[in-house]
Formats: sequence, structure tokens, C-alpha cells
Amino acid sequence: MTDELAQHRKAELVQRLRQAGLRVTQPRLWVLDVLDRVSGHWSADEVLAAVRARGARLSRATVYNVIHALVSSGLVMVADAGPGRMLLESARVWHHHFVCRDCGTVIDVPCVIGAKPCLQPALPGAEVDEAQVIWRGRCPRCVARSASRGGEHARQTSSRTSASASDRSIGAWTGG
Amino acid sequence: MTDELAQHRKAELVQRLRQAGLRVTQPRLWVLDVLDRVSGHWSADEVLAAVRARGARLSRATVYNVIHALVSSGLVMVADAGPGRMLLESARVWHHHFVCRDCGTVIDVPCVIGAKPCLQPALPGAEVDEAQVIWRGRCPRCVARSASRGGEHARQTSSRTSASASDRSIGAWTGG
DNA sequence: TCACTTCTCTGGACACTGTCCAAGATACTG
DNA sequence: CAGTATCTTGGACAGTGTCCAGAGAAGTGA
Repeated sequence: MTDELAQHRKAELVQRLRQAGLRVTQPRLWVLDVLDRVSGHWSADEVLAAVRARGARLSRATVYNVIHALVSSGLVMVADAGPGRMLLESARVWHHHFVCRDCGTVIDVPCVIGAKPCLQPALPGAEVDEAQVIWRGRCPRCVARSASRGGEHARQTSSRTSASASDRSIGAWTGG
Repeated sequence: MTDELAQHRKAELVQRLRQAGLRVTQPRLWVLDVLDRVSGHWSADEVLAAVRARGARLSRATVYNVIHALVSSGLVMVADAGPGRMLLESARVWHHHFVCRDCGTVIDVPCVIGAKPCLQPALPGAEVDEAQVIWRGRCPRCVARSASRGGEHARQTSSRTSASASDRSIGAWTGG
């Protein structure tokens, strides 16, 4: 990346922080840049490691402070994929998650609504900020792998076919 | 509770463990009984405390072992309401959760489908065991409390009204 | 009923994740 | 540029969940 590009990039990040009403500090720029640049799901410590890998000096407490600031201002989204697994992502497009119970992989599932909240609970009087859907099961890769070994998961697959009725599908709002 | 009732109750728990293909052990009966008897959401340590409060001797590692066994056999359900917050419940009726960002309360939201998975992701080739929805926002009680103090959350409430379109509601499958 | 096999429980150590604190540093305002 | 409010730092700490080897219990078949 050239210096000019780097400057342009930084200016964009600064603008996004200001628009969110946040002070512009180095740690915030670093964290936002890391989450923004690489797709995928990050833990707080992975973000810390990524920032430090660039030679920056940053404490763990700061990473959590920054994350809280970015999340509460909507620049970063957090998904819980299990106990103690805080998944951080750039909040460019609202989406949901599929967690594989075999390999632990977390897969993004698009949400065609794209805005929050995309679902409404049956809870009169509540103010809803967002709705997050987490699917659990076995990812296509693990399904294919076990199928090639002789279909030892035949029993479980029945639950999938039994749920294929269109009235129970949200393909309409997940883009499927 | 009379002895006769206790015996009947135990027999029922034993039957449920056997039906799930699990060995019948004291810790499993205790944990299942605690989760079954009291409504609400339990952390693993709260389950441990509740079992010990009855005079039973149980280690923390065992509680986690038992929880994993009961969850994987479908007798108990787990919801993640935040980092490090494993919420345990008896899996009698499938439902979802609303987490209040002000007071932290977790509220059950009924799911009229009642079976798993109640939603399907746009993820071809995957086997889906379950879909969990977690709403975040402010619970009716916190909304009412701040409204009575003068509507200091007026800005946030706009997000609620903007999402009331029926095509973005899942009242149909949550029983609303 | 008994022996045997397999699974489960135990208690402690450990890892991971997130929070709290006071002091110092920094960003923004006028 | 000074002042103020906010942020960062590093360490200590708490909460949650996992791992391990040995001991114990449940289920099975005779």
C-alpha cells in the first residue's frame, strides 16, 4: 500500500469515528482498521495480536474499551457463538451466523433485510435494537466429509429434511 | 413433597434420561431436576449451587459434563446471552430470548413452531439442528421506567417504530 | 447375584475472556 | 496554547469453561 492510499484510508476511518461521535485515537483507528480490512470473525485477543503484529503498542484493556465504544456506536458488531466466544466483525452489512458443532467454524448467513432489527419478537412494550439468529448444526464441509465416509450421520440428517417446509423457511429474508 | 411424589418424580427423570440414551446417574438426575423444577435461566455455577444447597455433593467439572450430555441429547437447552453467559433451561418448549441492554434481564419469547429448527438459513448443504434468535434492546419494564422519567430515550424508540412493518415481523411464528 | 466392561465423577490445575483501577497521556474546545 | 474531559496503560482480579488421571458407579451378560 502506498503512502497516499494509507492516508486516504486513515482519513476515511477518522471520518467514520467522528460521524459516530467518538474521539479519534490511535487504538480506535488500529482496531477499526483491522476489523475492517480482513473478513471473518475475530476474538478480542486476536484483534490485539493483529494490531501488535503491525508493530503497534496496545494493551488488552484498551482493546476491550475500544471494542465497547465501537460496538455501542454501531461501527462494529458482536455475535455470540458460544460461551466466551465474542465474535467481532465490521458492521458493514447486517447478517447472521451458522456455527458448526463439529469443526466450530462460524459461517456468515446473509440477511436480505440488512437493517436492524430484521425480526420482531412477540414482546409488547419492548424496544428492539436488533435480532440475531444463530443456527447450529453441521456445516456443508463436515456434512460432505462424513457422507464420503459412509453416511454415519444418517439419523441426524432426517431433522434437516423434516424442516424444509417453506412456511418454516426464512430464505426470503436471508437471501436464500 | 411426599415420598410418593418424590419417587414418581424420580421415575420420570430416569425415564427421560433413558429415552435420551444416557446412563442414569445421581448428578444427572440432580441437574435435570433443578433445571426442570424452577423456571428461568441458570448459569452452570448457579446449577451447582442449587444442587449443593440440597445437600448433594457435586464437583464443578461434573456439572459441565452433565450439562454437555443433557444439551447434546436435547434434554436441556443453552442460550448465549453475552460473553461468558451460558443460560441453561429445561428444553420442554422451544423458545427464543430477549436480552435487555439496560438491566440485563433475559426474557423468554415463545416460538409457535415449537420444534427445531424453526428457521432455515440460506446455507445449502448444511445440516441445521436448531435456530436461536436473540433480540437485544430494552425490556418493557425499562422502557416504562424511562418513559415515566420524561422520555430521555426518545431517539432510540424511533428504531422500534421503523421496524413495525408486518413483512418484517415474525409474530406468526413466535406466537405474537 | 456376580464379575466385567464401559462410562461417569471427582478435585485440582489451568486457560481463556472480560472487568476494574489509578496514574499518566492524549484529543478536543475555546 | 492552556484547560478539561476523555482515553490508554499495565497489572491484578473474577468468572467461566476445559483438561487430566484416578476412583467409582452403571449397565450387561452369564
